[in-house]
Amino acid sequence: MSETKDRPYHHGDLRRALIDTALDMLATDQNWAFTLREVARRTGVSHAAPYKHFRDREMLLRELARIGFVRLGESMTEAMPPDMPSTRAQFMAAARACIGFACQNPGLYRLMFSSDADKTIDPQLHDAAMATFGILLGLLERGQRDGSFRPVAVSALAAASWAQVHGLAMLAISHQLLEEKVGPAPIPAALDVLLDGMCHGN
Amino acid sequence: MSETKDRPYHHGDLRRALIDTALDMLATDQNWAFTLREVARRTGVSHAAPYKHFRDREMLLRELARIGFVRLGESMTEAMPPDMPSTRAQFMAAARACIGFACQNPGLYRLMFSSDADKTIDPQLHDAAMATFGILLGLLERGQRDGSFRPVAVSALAAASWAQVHGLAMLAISHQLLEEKVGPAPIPAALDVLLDGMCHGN
DNA sequence: CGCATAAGTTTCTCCTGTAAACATGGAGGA
DNA sequence: TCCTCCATGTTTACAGGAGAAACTTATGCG
Repeated sequence: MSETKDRPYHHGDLRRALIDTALDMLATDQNWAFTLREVARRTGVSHAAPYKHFRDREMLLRELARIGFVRLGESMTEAMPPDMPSTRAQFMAAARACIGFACQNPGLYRLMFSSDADKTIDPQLHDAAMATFGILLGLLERGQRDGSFRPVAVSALAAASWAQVHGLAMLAISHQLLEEKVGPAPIPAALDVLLDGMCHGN
Repeated sequence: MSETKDRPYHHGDLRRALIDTALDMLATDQNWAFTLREVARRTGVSHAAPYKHFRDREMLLRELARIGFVRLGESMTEAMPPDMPSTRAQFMAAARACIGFACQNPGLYRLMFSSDADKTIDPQLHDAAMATFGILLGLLERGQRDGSFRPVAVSALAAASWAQVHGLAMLAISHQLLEEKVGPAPIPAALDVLLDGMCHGN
């Protein structure tokens, strides 16, 4: 009972600890210098320990991306409670949530859409990405049913809004939305333009 | 006069050769395993030679990104000759050119918008990016003058269309525009939705 | 108990970026 | 013409990362 929590040799749940450390790094480090050894170091284990839980670096990255999609989905769902005034308002809230998520986790967001995390290989990652995308699809379908959105193919609306939100997020975390280019409040401005194309009349 | 062209020791224009090799690699390699030593190897020089022309890896990357912006601008300009039927058609052509450029140079396009190529540090890179962005701005302003686009703040149109095109390009090169998600022809579909928001009436 | 095994550690090889020291050959002045 | 300087190469060296292999520990199960 000497050092109950210092170093029990067997960490208990190293896998989780490594993931947490890595997520911290991805939220903090803008510079994408993601090193497996650095993760191990910050977690307080030897540099080979992670290999007992992840076949290689890529596998850890994919798991991180998967968690990223899950969390992004949670953020978006939380941001648009069903009692909101309009579907359009829900859309705006979800879009802002997505972009906010990207800005608060730039490294993670980049990872989620990088080729490092190849979704064609990992079915779990693919499913997570699809589930998050499904939130958007559901919102659009609801909006079409209640007449908020134009009755064009829902896949067209999905492609447009997904690209718009993703594009804004990527540009934002790359610090490319400079005022000299796109004015002082580019995100709501851009979303408004898009919504004008998606909504009826007005 | 033994080996006139094999190895003149002094390469002549190694800087250019390195850049060309690197551009090839960025067009070919999807996997973003961009190694300075590999560039040197493929160019046929020692791994330290590049350091005579670029202070470090980042400096080469920034130069590549700069060239990328120049070429992207050229592609877009070529794609929209001034005698096109409508400004809307010009916009579509420029957008397709941008996305096509990304698909043909995925590594380069990623690099251009990665944090590795920090535009806040390199004024030349910043200028090149601004110039390319200026093509879009010019098109939008022309479209507003001739009544094709709504007379809202041009920065709003710029933010929306830039985000849309960039988003589509990023999703395309990440192989995320799967038919199960966004239908068979997501790019024109998405651009149409956006244009409906940017154009008058109809 | 005693041992099989999961979970850590050390050690090793190969690769990368980068610095320093050395080599070469072409251009400009004596 | 020749010598010397210097830009542009090469070799060598070192630190740090990915990952494999061999070794160690402690833990759960008979």
